Amino acid sequence: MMVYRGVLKRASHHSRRLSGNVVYKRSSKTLDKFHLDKGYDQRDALKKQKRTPDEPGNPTKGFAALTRNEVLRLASVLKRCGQTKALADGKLVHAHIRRCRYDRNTFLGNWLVQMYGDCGRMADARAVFDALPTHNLHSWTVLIKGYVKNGCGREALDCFEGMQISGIQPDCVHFTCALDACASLGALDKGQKIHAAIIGSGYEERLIVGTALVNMYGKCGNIFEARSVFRKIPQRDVICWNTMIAVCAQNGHGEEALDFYNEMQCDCVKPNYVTYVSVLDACASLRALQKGQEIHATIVVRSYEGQIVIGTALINMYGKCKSLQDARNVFDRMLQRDVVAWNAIISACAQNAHSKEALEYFDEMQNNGIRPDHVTFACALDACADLVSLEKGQELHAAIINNGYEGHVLVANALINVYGKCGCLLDARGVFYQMFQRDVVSWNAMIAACAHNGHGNEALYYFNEMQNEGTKPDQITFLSVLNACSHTGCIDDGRKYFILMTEDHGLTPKMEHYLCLVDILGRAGHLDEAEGLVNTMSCENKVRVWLCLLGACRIHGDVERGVRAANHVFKLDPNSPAPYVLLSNMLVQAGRLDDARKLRGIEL
DNA sequence: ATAGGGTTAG
Repeated sequence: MMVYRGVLKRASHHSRRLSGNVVYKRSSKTLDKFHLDKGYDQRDALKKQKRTPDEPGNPTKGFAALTRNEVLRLASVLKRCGQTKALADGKLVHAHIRRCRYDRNTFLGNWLVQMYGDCGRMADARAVFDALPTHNLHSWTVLIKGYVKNGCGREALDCFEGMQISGIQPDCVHFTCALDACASLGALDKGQKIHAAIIGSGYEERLIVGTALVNMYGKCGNIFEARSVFRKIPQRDVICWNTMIAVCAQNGHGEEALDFYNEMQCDCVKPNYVTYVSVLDACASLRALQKGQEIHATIVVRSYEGQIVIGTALINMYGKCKSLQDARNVFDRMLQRDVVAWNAIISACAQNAHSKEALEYFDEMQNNGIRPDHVTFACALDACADLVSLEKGQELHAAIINNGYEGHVLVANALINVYGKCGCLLDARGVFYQMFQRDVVSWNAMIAACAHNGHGNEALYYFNEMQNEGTKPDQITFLSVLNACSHTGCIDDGRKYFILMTEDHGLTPKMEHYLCLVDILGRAGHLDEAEGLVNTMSCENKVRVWLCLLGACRIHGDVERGVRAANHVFKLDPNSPAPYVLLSNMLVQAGRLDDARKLRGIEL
């Protein structure tokens, strides 16, 4: 702060001397005052003074050119403003440049664009860029970089194209920025086109370009290409390895992520704490508690445990691996906790049926002066849904609106879920229809809300709508759809959607899908078909499915089949009392009291 | 004349 303030003063002083304009002296003073107490009145005072310069007349008269050193000094001040995110100071420098009539200067304009971009003000950056009469290579670089840094991938790619249209060849910085934009947008085809342009540009050998490619392919879900690019990179550093590991972990290839982690060490590349964040992510996705604990030990040995990101990743891993106590221990040991760390513990509790505790953490974080963000609200809402607590859910909904988070997809999805679970289909619909953007989770939540409240046909309506809008259903969608079918009791629909899922969408049904279909078929009395279906299931855990069939057999009095189903459960889960209860009820109903008594004998 | 690009937690 002190450094560039001094520089700015000096720059102002020089200008005053050169231009003979008294205003600069005053504005310089005001600038100092402004720094002392940041008051808005001072800024207003400054604005008033800004209008005083002798605007009419020849700009060159009374506005002598800045010396090269003065320009460089202003540039360095702008750089510092950007680095320290000192937007207010940057604006003052901008005003100063404008008064010097240097705002059409490409060199300073580029620096202004960079400053505004660093401060997160892309609209201002763009305005400066557009006002420049001439753009050079660097003008495009700072603009594109600003867009990428601020998460505006769409605009970044537009500029990348605009630059080429205006006849400028992109260099490797532009390529990496553009790949970043594709990664954030999940724009695989654009990314592939850029890849093609990179091959033949001579930049494909560069480590950073290669890393950006691995990242782009990974973020777009094309792990095959990511791996193939990675393997072609001759000299890989730790960031490159980290990227590959992260990409595997994020795409559910946990085993492969751990393989890469081992391989990098064989390659004598020393993992850093970022590596461990992704390795923990891999353990979390694999639900590999033991491996996770092992990695935790390594983290402690290498003194990375104090990193807030590592602590958060550990909480997440333990939460996913169903070891809430380990998660709590990590959380308690953390010296510093930010909102993400609190979110992690809230989420860990909510995922492990400790929803009350999750809401306690939610209150506690606010007592600790940490403001909840959109993820916090989504996690807290998950806890409400689990508790079926409409009251708390409504309270959170009000807080969400107060904090302006109702527009977040994550939050809206969680709200639909809460209202659905609490039987408020009307409120669920209200949230759903107010959304600007919907993802597959939004549709799933809405379909589940309908199914849960017995509106099977409405659920199927949303299922059709989502496809009309171009959203691809996933396994969870089909689970809710099958649930809806079990509400309508339409076995044809049940069969139809099961086949649609497996054959048209190529999704592998999970135990829960079979469970649903067996339930639909069983309750309708299609016991033979249901049993056949269970027999086609691969090695998954079939206990619940056999139990479901057993229940159906009891309803329809099919004792022989019921005994078969019960025997499967006995074998798979010898300690479960459920099959005994169901089977003995069924035997009693069938009048086979002796058999029922015998069965009770076994049970005792 | 500028400066610099790739990885990471909920």
